[in-house]
Amino acid sequence: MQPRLKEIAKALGVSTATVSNALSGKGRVSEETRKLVIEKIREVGYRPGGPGRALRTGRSGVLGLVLPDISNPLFPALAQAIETAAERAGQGILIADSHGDPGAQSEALRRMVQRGADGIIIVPCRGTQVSDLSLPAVVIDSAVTPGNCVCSDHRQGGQVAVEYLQQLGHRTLVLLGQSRRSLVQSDRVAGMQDALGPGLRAETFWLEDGTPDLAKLVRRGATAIVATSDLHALTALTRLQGAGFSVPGDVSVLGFDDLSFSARITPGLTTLAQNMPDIATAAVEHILLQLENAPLPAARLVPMELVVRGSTGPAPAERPTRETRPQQGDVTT
Amino acid sequence: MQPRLKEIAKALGVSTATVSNALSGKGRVSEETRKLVIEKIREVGYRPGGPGRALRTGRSGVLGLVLPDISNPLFPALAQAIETAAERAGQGILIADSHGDPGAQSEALRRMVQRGADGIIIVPCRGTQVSDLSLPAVVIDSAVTPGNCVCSDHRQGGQVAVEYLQQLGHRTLVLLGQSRRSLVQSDRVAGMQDALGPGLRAETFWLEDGTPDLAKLVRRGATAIVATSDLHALTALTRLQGAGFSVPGDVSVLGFDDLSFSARITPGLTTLAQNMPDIATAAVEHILLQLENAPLPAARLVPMELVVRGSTGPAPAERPTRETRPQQGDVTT
DNA sequence: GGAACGTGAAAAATCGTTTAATCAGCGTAA
DNA sequence: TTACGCTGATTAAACGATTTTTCACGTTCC
Repeated sequence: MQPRLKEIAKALGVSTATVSNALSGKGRVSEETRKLVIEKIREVGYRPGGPGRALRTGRSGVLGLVLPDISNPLFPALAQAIETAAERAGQGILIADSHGDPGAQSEALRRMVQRGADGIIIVPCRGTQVSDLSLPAVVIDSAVTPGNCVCSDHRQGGQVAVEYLQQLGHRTLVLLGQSRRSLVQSDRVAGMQDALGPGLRAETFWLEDGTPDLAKLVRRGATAIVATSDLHALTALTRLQGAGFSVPGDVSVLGFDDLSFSARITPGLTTLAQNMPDIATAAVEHILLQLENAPLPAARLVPMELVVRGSTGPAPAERPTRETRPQQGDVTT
Repeated sequence: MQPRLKEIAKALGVSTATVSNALSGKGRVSEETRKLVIEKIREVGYRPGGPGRALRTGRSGVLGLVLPDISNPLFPALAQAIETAAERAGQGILIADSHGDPGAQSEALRRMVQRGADGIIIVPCRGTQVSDLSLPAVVIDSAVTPGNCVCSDHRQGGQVAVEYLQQLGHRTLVLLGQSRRSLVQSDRVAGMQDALGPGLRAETFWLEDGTPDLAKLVRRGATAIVATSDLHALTALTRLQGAGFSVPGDVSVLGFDDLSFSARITPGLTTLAQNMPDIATAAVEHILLQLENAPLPAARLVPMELVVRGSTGPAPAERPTRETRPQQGDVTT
């Protein structure tokens, strides 16, 4: 059994209020008794119990983190950054998975409130507005999301990606997205299209419409594939490699998010990484400011960072249609 | 502001005790007033507040999940399964990252206790014993871990992997592990070695000792690579493909854990998957049983499951050293 | 008619902590 | 001497729920 304030007080022959004051430095306690108290709590390893404190102060020291899909491979980096930032601020993290379902999302939010979370960090389901909850909240999504939002500048990331490929001499790109409804992905694609200019063409495909034949596109002259996620970039890369193309000799491949595997494949995947520590720190800080009723900073946009690895290189010099390499069918069943 | 028990009671002209009793069905409440209470709480959307209840009952409805590294790509599946299993049991999940450091791990455990967690699910750091904490706990690690443990049967997984390759006609294997100190990995390798028999050879490499030259090993006759993680299997697969080998035509590749990308590469990665839902359910159930002082089941071993995809196939018929395919150097810098 | 009993609900205690209100003792100034 | 202020600490209230105890009021039974 953990020692409680009452035990400490009894052992020292003082009241619980005095012990509490000594620890918080709030009331009036002589230096002498303060020393005694501190020594005692160190001796028995006392820590104020959460529920009692939460009940009295209204603060639990816990933040809720609501995600649309924990099994998303982007999640580890985000969760780790948020956990680290929160712990630094003395806050714990309560997680919940909305499974991409708006109903489950509101239910998760309600549970967070019920469990006494001090604030909520939410990565919303596609197409959901986070309505007014009775708690400080911050949204991690896309810049177009209204309200208290901290997120990567996905649009700028898209621009940087395309500009980088242009510098390498690429003139015909293939842009790959998963779903138009994802604000993050459409931001990224919009950024890519921003950076297109004279002499730089791009064809955009959404995987929700079906899978394009990348090998054919490359044979027709595309020299670089940009996917809105490393996951799709990886699919493209291994498919092209399996079809006999050289990456980046014949075609460059570029992704987003710097997922765990991206550095560990051959060639390493060039990618636009989110600055998770900055996002997490800003998000946690945003909640804490709201808790103190402090003036809030404007929505924070964190720049994305280009991580250059082996999957991108100069555009191939020769441009003619090449049929030299064998094309083997998809091996998977 | 959320409605409280007091408001409900006042609105109905009864005492808080009656409302509480009506909701829990514990005391003596007439059917009539119970109806009234239930209707009222539905009307105003009342939910009992966590801290108050936690303080009185000693139960917070929250479990701690302590991990050595949230950014590990295996984590999403585990965390999601545990969150789902916990939510089903009405429990929330408080996460913490020990960053692989035993000191940070004990600190994380202490914080969990302080925050009022009802129990703790812990994936321990390498080489740490989870000493007696004052809370119900369950360890997810390896079968050799003493104490309350729920985990995959990694050894059996290793056996299944090798037996499967043997059936495909493979006779010379390369076994790849990362670190000998990892109980999970050494279990898996041990299982693989268990399954070796006459006519089935295997050479084992630990990546902590350095990276073996897989291309050379394949040219010398190895026809299958088994890695203790999909991450290393992916590295091997892309490296071999980049070096001009056909997978699975020339060499089969097999991994563990069925990570997010494993199904999305070409060829799909054959792997031994952990049954995360079963593990999570068992772990949560184990905690809840401890909370009720119920008799505990023995340590639970959950079998691993072979997921066959495109990266494995019959051993190539011809065995002579082949130099026909071009070998290109490592493109990454 | 009074004791025993049953029922429904209120009153009060409790969990652990913080904090506002109070108090005893002491020194000092009017 | 009395009133006042300061200091250090105690007492008591409060947070929101649950649970034990008590209570009021009928009914039934001798």
